[in-house]
Formats: sequence, C-alpha cells, structure tokens
Amino acid sequence: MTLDFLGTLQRTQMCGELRAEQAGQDVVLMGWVNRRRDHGNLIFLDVRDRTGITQVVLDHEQAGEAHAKAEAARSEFVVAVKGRVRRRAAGLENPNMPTGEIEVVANELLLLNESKTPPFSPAEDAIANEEVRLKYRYLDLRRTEMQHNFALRSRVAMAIRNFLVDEGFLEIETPFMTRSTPEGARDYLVPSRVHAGTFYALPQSPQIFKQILMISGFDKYFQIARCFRDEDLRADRQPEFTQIDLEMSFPQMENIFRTAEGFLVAAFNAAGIKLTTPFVHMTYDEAIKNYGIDKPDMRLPAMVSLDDLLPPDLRTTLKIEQGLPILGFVIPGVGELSGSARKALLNEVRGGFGDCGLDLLDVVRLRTSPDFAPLADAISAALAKGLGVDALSPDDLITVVTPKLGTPAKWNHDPQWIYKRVGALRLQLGTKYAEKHGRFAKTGTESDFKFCWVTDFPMYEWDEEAKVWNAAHHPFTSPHEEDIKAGRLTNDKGAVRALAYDIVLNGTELGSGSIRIHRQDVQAEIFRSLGMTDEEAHERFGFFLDALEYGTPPHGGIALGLDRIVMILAGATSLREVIAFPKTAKAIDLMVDAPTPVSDLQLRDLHLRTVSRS
RNA sequence: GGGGACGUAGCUCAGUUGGUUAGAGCGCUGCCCUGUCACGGCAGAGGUCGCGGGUUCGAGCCCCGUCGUCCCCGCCA
Repeated sequence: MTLDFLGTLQRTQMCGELRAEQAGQDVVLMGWVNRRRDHGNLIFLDVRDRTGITQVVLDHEQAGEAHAKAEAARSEFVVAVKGRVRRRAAGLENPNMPTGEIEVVANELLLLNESKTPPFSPAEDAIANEEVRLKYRYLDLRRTEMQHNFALRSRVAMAIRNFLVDEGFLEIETPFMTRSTPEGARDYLVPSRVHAGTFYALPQSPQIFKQILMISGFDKYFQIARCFRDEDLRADRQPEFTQIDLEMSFPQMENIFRTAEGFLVAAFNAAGIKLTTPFVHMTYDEAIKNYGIDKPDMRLPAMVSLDDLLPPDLRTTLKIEQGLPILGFVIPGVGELSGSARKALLNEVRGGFGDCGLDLLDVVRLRTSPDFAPLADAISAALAKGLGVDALSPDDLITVVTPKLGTPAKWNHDPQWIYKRVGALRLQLGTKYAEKHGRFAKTGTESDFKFCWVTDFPMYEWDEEAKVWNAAHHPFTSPHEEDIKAGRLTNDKGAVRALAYDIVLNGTELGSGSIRIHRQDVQAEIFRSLGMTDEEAHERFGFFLDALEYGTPPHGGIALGLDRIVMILAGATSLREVIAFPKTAKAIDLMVDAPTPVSDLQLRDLHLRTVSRS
C-alpha cells in the first residue's frame, strides 16, 4: 500500500465541531477511520478524533482518486480529508450524532498511515476483556468513553489548581526519591548506585515535606502529587496514585474544610454538577453508631438503635443478651418479599453471621403473633421516624439485628464490633438490592453525591497481634488539647481523640487530613506513647524533630485522591478507567510488561544480587 | 497470605449426562452495490478449547497441578 505524505497540509477543524452553519465551507479533517460503509461507487468514511465523528462522502464520479483510496482504507487507518461541508438532504440527517446535520464531501483523501486489524474496535461499545484492553491500551484509550474520562480528569485537575492558586496557595514540588519510613504502607525502594547498600524510597505521601514547607513559611502549599504504596490492589487502589495534597499554617479545622469544599465545588462544576456546601459533619463515634463504619454511605438510611423498645424482661423472653445494642435499619423500596424469599434472606444473613452471636428478628413474623405484634409495630414506627416518614411501606425491607444470649461485648477488643457488623450488613443488603431501590442510580445531579466530613477519629488503634497501640492516622496528627492535658496519652490511649478528619463521598473515603503537632515536646511524647524510644524516634524522624524546634507554626492540611474523585464523576467503578496506564491486580503493567528482571550488569552497579525464596 | 468468579476463533459468547467433523454473532478476506450511518447481499478463511499431567475405549466437559485476569478479606500509619 502506498501511503501519502502530509506535506504542508494543516487541519482546519476537529471532527466533532462541524454543524449546519458551516455548510459550504472548505475544510481539512484528520483522524482515524471509525467505520467504512462501501456502497460501490459511493463510500462513507466516519472519521474520528478526540472531539467526535464526521461522516465523509466519497463519490466515484466526483472524486475518482479519493474514492479509490477510500476503497483501500480500513478501520483505524489515519486519514486526512480535504472537502466541502454539505448540509445533508432532508431525511438523511443522523440525529444520533452531533455532526449528523452535515457531511463532508471529499475531493481529496490522504492515507497518512495504515493500521493492522485491531484486536478490538475502538468504535464498538461492547468492551473487550480488561486484559486485552490493557495490553492494547493505546486502542482502548481511543474509545469515546475513555477520551471523555481523561478530558474530564484534565478539567477537574485544572479547576482545582485554579481554585487553590486563587486562594493564595503555592504549588511546590517535593521529591520522588526520598527517605524510607517503615511505618504504614510498604515503600517502593530505589537502590542507590553511589552509596552501596542504601535505598531511596518513593513517597507514600509528601506528608513530612509539606509540614516542613510550613516551617519554611510558605503558609499555603498544594501539590497534585503522585504517591506510591507497595500494597495489594483493589478496584479503588493502585500502587501509584495522585493526591491533591495541601497544607496551611495557622488554620482552624473549618479553614481546611472550607478550602477542600471550595475546590470540590470547582471540580464538580467542571463536570457540570453544582454542589451545595457546607457538607454534613459527624464525629467518628456518630458515624459508627449510625452507620457502623467510618465512611458512611449516606445514600442509604442510617441504622436506628432499638434498645428502648426492648427492655430487660422482653430481652429475656426473646433470649437476647442484656446491655448490648439492638440495631435496625431499612432498605427502602426493595419490594415486598414472598415468604420463601424472606426466609432465604434470613438464612443467608444468619449464615453470614456464623457463630459471632448475632441473630435477626423476623419482624414480619412477629407481626402475626398477638403477643409480639405491638413490638413489631413499635419497631416499624421507630424506623419510620428515623427515615422521616409517617409509616413504612410494605416494600421497605426491615432488618433488625439482635445479640443472642452469651454474645461477647467485645470482639478483638473492639466494643463497637456489633455496630460495625450491622453496618457491613446494611451495605451488603444495599448492594444486593441496588437495582430495586435505585438509590445508587446516576441522575447526573447533586443528589447522586452524598458528602460528609467525619471528625474526631481515635488517635490510637490497638493491634491485638503485636499487642501495641498504633497511630490510627499518622504520628504527626495532633490529639485534642484536652486529651493531652488530661494525661490520656499515657493513661487511656483508647479514649484519645485526634484532630483528624476524613471526607467521604458515597461510602468512599476521598481524603483525610489533620491538624498536625507543631511542638517538639508534644511530638516526642506521641512517639513515646507509640512505644518508640527517643533514640528510635530520632533515628527515623530526627531531621523532622530538629526542624520542629525552629519556630514551627501551628499547621494542618488534607489530601484527597484525585483518581477517586474523577472515578466517581465519570461513573466508573474502577480507578483503571481514569488512570491512563494502570496496573493489574498483581501490580503488572500489561502494555509495557513491567516489572522485568534487569541485567546482571545493572544489578552489579547497584550492589544488588537477587535471591529466590523457596 | 486466604476466599470466590472466569479462561473455547481477533472480540463477545454458546457448547446437554464424557460420544461422530467444536458452533453463533461481530470482526476479517474476496466479489457485488450511489444514501448508508451497527449499511446490505453472496462467498470464504479463521481453533494447541490457557498450560501440564491424570482417569477413560473416548475429555472442551471429570480429577490433580499450574499460569493469567477480575472481585473480596487480610494489608493500605
């Protein structure tokens, strides 16, 4: 096949731009052959670029040479078209495409490049399996949906940048090659050639650098920063990901909330969604009590405590443990279940509980018993009140979880375990009946997006295996001042609250932050309370403890996952839909085939030898 | 590290209780077609049933192992 040279030809329009007003205009389009429809002496080429598709007509009588080339053109060939825009005749318009009122009548066609038959067509809606998509990512990214996702991502990032710059934030870059800090996630390590046996680490976040920038007086910093964590992947977790990272000096928490809300409004606006601020606030304890999780999905109704309806004697009758919470919740609009479906569901849930000591109250059956009908009615009334309605509908699925006699108050030292278990059940049933209740459906309006702030996280978490207290957020998070004053850092670690907060959207943690410790003495005390000796603390964070001693202002910040924000805005369920070149669940890049072994020579330069572990 | 789902033509999938030559749609190739837009018509090519082993007269189907992709738990300060 003879290909044409581009020469000095320049395109005049993008393929998605032409409308009836341009009829009569001479244009040059360039792009890929989306589809070819060959009618013999008349050929249609749909030419595609990232803005859309225009139909090009090649008529044998009017442009024989161009028509001949179009006969050779195939899917994904790269072409340039010189021609004239023509308004389509009545009845020939295609209302399904934005350019459907017009077509371009070609007088010249250049075949700029050919293409092998692609393993799947970017023109198809049906999506090839992900393995093939990732291997041929360049073809996958040609798909309209992916083009939209990355255009969206670019707009969102720019809106956030503009907002923060307007608010007086400075964008400052921090190093990718830095120091390993063994706490938290595993580090990706980079061996040093110059210094045998030593390693840089890729940052899990710019945390310490941004705090040092506050010490340096930059006052308001931000960065759209790549972060790296060597942990197992999930649909919403990639080993490298992008955070909108910011830090402010002399902030109250409210300043940080307003800033994050501000850039989220800007980001969502870039996607055509108007958000109302401020977002809902709740404490960690409230989140656990009402939703059984620290990242509540508020598209579903909250859990309701039914303790008041089941006094001790009634608990005895029903063989329910005293003193433990009885929780109910409603999944509205599930539709009335048949008797057998209800029993199957009860069995399924009870099976899921296993031997943990929790059970279900069959409210529908209670209602049929003269003795217990009043209780069933009271439960319905309480749940209706929680929903803010007068009465529940028979379509609403009621679930009431009770602790059986002998149920332990704590599980793995966690007094909140029942709330968490019931919260997990709430999400499980919410997902199971998602199609029926429709609360997860996309309407393209603000109501699709339920944001909330969760505050007052616990400072410490008990690690039952290692028998130690760990920092729940990170060890630079400031505790509440009252908890420091009351000596709880040593006496009662489980009760210490952190000045830490998460921002949650539809049950996904979008970001978290905190007011930091700005005093060296408090920081040293926190390290000690985590079981670190002063020597160990200095070994790991000495440079930072030093820096704290030179006039550190009170400061705090937050980091939000850009990938997750874009994923939710794009209506995607995996980060891979909004990251151009993502990794598989085993952290492989299928396109470039990374990671790979390296040569012995490279290893020798790095003073490394590989050892297989059997 | 653990649990689950999947793996058959380039792609999406079907394939009965283990039984003759493994099928369909799309795509691809050739021919025909001047108004299609998921164009249409005719003809055709295309398979190591992920890989290895086993059971069996006989395996896409059963068993064992292994590899890959996806989802979840652990993990992610």
